[in-house]
Amino acid sequence: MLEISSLNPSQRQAVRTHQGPLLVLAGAGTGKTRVITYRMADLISTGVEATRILSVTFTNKAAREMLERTTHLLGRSLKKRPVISTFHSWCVGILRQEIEALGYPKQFVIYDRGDQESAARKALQVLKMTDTALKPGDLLAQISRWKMQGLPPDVAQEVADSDQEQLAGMAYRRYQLSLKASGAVDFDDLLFLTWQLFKNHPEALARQQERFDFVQIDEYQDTNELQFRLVESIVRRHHNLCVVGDDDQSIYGWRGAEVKHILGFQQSYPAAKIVRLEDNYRCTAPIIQLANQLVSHNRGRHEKTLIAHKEGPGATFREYPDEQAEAEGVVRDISYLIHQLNVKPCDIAILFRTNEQPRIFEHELRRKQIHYRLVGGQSFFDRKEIKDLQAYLKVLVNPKDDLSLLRIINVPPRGIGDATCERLLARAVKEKRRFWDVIPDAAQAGEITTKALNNLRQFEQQLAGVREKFKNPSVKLSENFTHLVEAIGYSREIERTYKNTEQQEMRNLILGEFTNAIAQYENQAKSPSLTEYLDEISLGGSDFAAPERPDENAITLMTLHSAKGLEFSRVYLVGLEEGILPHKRSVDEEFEKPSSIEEERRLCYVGITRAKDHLTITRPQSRIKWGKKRETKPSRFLKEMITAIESRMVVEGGHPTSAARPPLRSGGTTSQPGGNR
DNA sequence: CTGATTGACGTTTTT
DNA sequence: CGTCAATCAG
Repeated sequence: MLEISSLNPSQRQAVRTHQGPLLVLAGAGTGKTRVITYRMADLISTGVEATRILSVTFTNKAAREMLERTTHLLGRSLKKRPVISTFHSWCVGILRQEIEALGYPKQFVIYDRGDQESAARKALQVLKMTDTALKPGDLLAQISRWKMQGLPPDVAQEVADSDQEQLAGMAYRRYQLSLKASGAVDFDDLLFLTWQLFKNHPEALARQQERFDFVQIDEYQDTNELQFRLVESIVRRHHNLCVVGDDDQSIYGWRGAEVKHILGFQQSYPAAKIVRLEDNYRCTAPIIQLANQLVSHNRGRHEKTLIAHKEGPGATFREYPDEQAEAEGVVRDISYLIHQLNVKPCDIAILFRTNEQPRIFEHELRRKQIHYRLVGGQSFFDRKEIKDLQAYLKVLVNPKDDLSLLRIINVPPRGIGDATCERLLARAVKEKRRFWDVIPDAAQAGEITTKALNNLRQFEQQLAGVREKFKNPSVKLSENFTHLVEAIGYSREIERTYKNTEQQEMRNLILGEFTNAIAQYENQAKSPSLTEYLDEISLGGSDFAAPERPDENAITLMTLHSAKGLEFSRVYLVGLEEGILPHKRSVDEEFEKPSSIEEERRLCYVGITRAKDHLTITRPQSRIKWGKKRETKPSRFLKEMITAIESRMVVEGGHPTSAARPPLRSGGTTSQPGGNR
């Protein structure tokens, strides 16, 4: 018998034994994920075969943790494992089996954001639309929106109403064709193509329907249209679907997530049973009060009020003259906690809205020699070296991937210049053929020099040789990778390019880290393959990507979005000002789309409810932007919480380094009086 | 083909 | 104030 302390007996009964659709509507810190984990363990211990259960989590990290906890609950005797993955990983698994039915090559690669952007740019170029108002970024956003609605290019073109959308429709068509020809799928395609597969190939859908008797979904409030349909398809047979979520924590509306799926669960599944969890075991009472008060300003939500079960200190609010002082103040505070109060650094987090905010905090932390880890910031994969070698790997796996090929065809320089590439590319586009295939014709037509031709041939052979090596299953991936790096002379290139030894060492270090990452993946994976490794890193995350050393001595810096589902003893929520939180973009569209402010409010709510014991909210009174200093307005969310803050104001005074400021009074200490809008 | 210089420009979040 | 792309001189 597994106990879940946060459930009363009838709730526990429902969660454990209910068959058919079940909605667990649970506030922050009420043990949502635990419900799913326990239910899964319960199902298995009552005789359901583990492999018949599919659990969908929001991140790969969450999936791994859930698997660990499940096996732990069951006493590690699991021979067969349940399937626990994100929507995207689950779809990759299906597509790796079935994608040929859609006319894609089996060895497809997944394009990351950078690749997508190049592909979008190329599509616009080919259509000679580079001078139109449609920029690659906008195009990608539009394509994404269409895909999330399940619309293929031809249908999208039909429904496009504005001129802008007409153009985007044409570019979408082009973009999709070129990806397909390259044997590449973008991120949205993972869901989109799986949906297409289910729709057009009933036998493939049937195979997936047969696989699972129970389906569970965590963070259901962030489900988008396509995910909703995929789920609906897969459980059609039995409706054994358990979803868990909190409409107040829906923060991915911009990515197509629709709260209506969780709000309307009962309409979709009339037999649904609903369990409500409102007992919060994470945060102290004052923090809960703050959260409740804030989120009560939102309309269109399931009415619920979190009940706190823990007394303790509460929220602190601090204002600083500018963002520099804010960073100094927060870091000084943290330093005091760590060095004087022996607080474990890993219990501390700084949360912020945008990715440019942490810079200044990082600087201060380094100055004070406090270890930190910055979550999210794609830094590792943005390194040129990583991108280059990743492109090599992609080309090795999928020879059709011209985009990646073009990235590395002359890296390191091997005498295949821009001119040669451009001519070949022009011909390839014109004749709708692959880059490699047009070489003989181009040579014959005298479009490329004999020297370039020789270099191309040589490179082709080199690639073929390396590809052959990678096919040998008895040789380790990491060894082959080292081989590749040597074969192309990448280290020599680093030495040549960077004169100073410091730079050289750093770049080589990155290279080494990449090798380590591959080795680490190899050790963990059941049947390691280059394809799977590339999938893993494209799907963002997993530890194989950037070997993240778990560091007890590091505090955490991350965006509010990345913080979802996590908790920390002490949280610093910084930059509470109009334009940041709520973000300017949402403020601007407030008029025509009030829901955008509500999402910002939920974001703030998520931030607050990450704090278990201490919450510190801060705001700079001014901020330097584009060279000039500007006064900031306190966030409207502060005013909405103000009575709660005032009654619980705690200034952590006493320590000599504290730069505590007087509490915020109505109207604040800035000269901005209330009536702003 | 590299490395330095200039100019434009910037408005969010990520599986 | 930074970043990044385009541009140019060597």
